[in-house]
Formats: sequence, C-alpha cells, structure tokens
Amino acid sequence: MAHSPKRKLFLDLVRAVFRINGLLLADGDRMAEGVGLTSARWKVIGVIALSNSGMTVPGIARALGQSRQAVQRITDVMEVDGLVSYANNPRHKRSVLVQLTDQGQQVYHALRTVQDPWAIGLTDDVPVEELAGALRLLQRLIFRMEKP
Amino acid sequence: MAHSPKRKLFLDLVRAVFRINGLLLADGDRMAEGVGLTSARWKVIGVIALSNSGMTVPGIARALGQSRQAVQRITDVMEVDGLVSYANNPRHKRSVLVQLTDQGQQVYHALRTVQDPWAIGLTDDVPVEELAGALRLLQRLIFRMEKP
DNA sequence: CTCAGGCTGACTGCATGTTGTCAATCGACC
DNA sequence: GGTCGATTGACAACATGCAGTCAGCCTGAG
Repeated sequence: MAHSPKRKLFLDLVRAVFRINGLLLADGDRMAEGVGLTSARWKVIGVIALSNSGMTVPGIARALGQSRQAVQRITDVMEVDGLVSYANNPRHKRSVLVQLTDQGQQVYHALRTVQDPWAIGLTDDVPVEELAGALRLLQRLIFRMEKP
Repeated sequence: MAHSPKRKLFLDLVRAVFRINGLLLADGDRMAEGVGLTSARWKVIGVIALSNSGMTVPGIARALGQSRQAVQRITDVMEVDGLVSYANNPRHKRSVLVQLTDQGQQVYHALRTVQDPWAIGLTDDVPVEELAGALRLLQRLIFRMEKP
C-alpha cells in the first residue's frame, strides 16, 4: 500500500498539474503580451466579459477561486490602463461593478483571435472524450478539496 | 468552430488546472506547516530525496520545470534552516551539490506520513484507469507545450 | 427602528515565481 | 593549449498569490 500504483499515479498527476500550470502561464503571457496584457489579467477579463452588467471584485474572485485582494490589485491596474471601469452598483453602495471599457472589449477580442488557434493546435489530435474525462476527474478532485 | 465543444472543454480544463493548482498549494501548505515547511519546499525536498548523492540547483530546477533562481532561493533558506547542506561537487567547482541533512530526512519522512493519507483520501473512489487517463492527457499537453 | 454579523475596500507583509544581467567556470572543439 | 558557447551563481526588478487587519457599509433578525 505504501507504494500502491494509485498513490504514485496521483502524485505524478500532482506534479503534472504543477508543471502544466507553469507552462500555461508562460504560454498565456506570451500570447497576451501582444496586446499588452498578462496571464492574470486575461483570466480576470475573461470572467468580466462573460457577465452582462459587470461584476464586483469579490464576485470575480469567487468565480476564479482566488482571493479578492489578488483580483482587486489587478482590476486597479487595468482601470489605470483603461481596460476596465468602475460603475456604481445599484445593489451595493460601496462594492462597485467592474465593467469592460471599449478598449477592454477590443483587447478581449484580440486575445480570442490568438487564443483560439492556440487551443485548437494543442488539442488537435486529442479525442474529445479524453478531454472530457480528464476535466471530469479534475473537477471531481476540486470539489473534494473545496469541501473539507 | 468558434464555439466548438472541444474548445470549450479545453478552456474549462485550463481553468480547472489553475484552480486545482491553487488548491494543491493550499493543501500542501496546510500539511507542511506541521513540520515547518511550505509547498514549495517539499517540492524541492522531494526531488533531492529521490537522488542518491545530491543534486545541483539547476538540476533540481530542471526536474521541477522551474527557473533555477526560484530553486536557489528556496535551497538557500533551507540551508539556513538546517534542512539541506551544500557539498562540494567533484564534477564542477562552482556548482555545489544540495543534500538532505539528517533533519531534512526526518522532515521528509514526517511529510510522507501526512501526505500519504491525504493522497489516498482524495482518490478513494476514483478508478485507477481514470487517474491514468488524465495523467496521460496532461503529460501529452505538457510535451506539446515544452517543444515549441 | 436597532443592532449584530457579514461583506467590502484599502493596506501591509510575506512567499513564490519569472525574466534579465553580469562575471566566473566548464566543456568541447580546433 | 587556446577559444568560444553553455552553464552556473549572485543579484535585482517585477508580477502574482495568500493571509491578516481595520474601518465602513449592508442586510436581516428582533
């Protein structure tokens, strides 16, 4: 049991996650630098773009599973850069809504035009079922780690 | 094609990797704090423990797929803490070998006694085949991303 | 209405990771 | 033996993430 194949498989999977996380960040930075962004920023932009009327900073953080402080710092920088704007939140006086500016929208779409071929190229010859299976497993692990 | 199921699957997988990476680091920190370590340090300790006569800093970095500077900073701190020691490298005058001290060995084994039940508990009801499949997929993606 | 607990923003400190640069050493080739 | 490219250590700048704290706003129970 100490060296059960499952244990080794799982630890290898953990290492693979660490590794691919670093590679994804590196690839993301490379793709994003063409439009003056970074990996962390397109993660945030992506969440905002999927919403209709903007999201609060803690809301974005919850969607990403990150701390609100990390998101706040990023939105603050992007607000200075003119990619997002803060709008009054009718449901909450202090917690403003983060919205994409026109420039932010343009950057988001520019990003898509680089990101899509990248995603397609990486998964060219990978069957959909394998992707779905791996995703299910990861989501299952995530669920178990989020509810301790 | 713009919204092909595969593209969405892949992007969901990317998000899952980001999320699980954060959760693994958090869990690792929680497990490691009992023995006075952090996630980053047991990653490094793990690599050293698997070697026989110690490893150079760049060697550890290559094994982890990280920059040597990041590893160097961690080994420097662990050397001050008495977990590792630097030994002369007969094959290279400047590049010393990082070795576990007795204390480092003890910490490594203490970590295993916490890590093993954690790994087992997370994968309790997950079939080995699913683990293996997900690992194969991730390693395939890693391979494609490492060779641009 | 009042007030207690929860949510938010702002700030701080810390850990980790990347990239870039420079000088010293190594190693391989001529 | 000499030379040149690769490797290494040391240092710095920067980006990102977490946790902790504090004060102010919001919400809902009483």
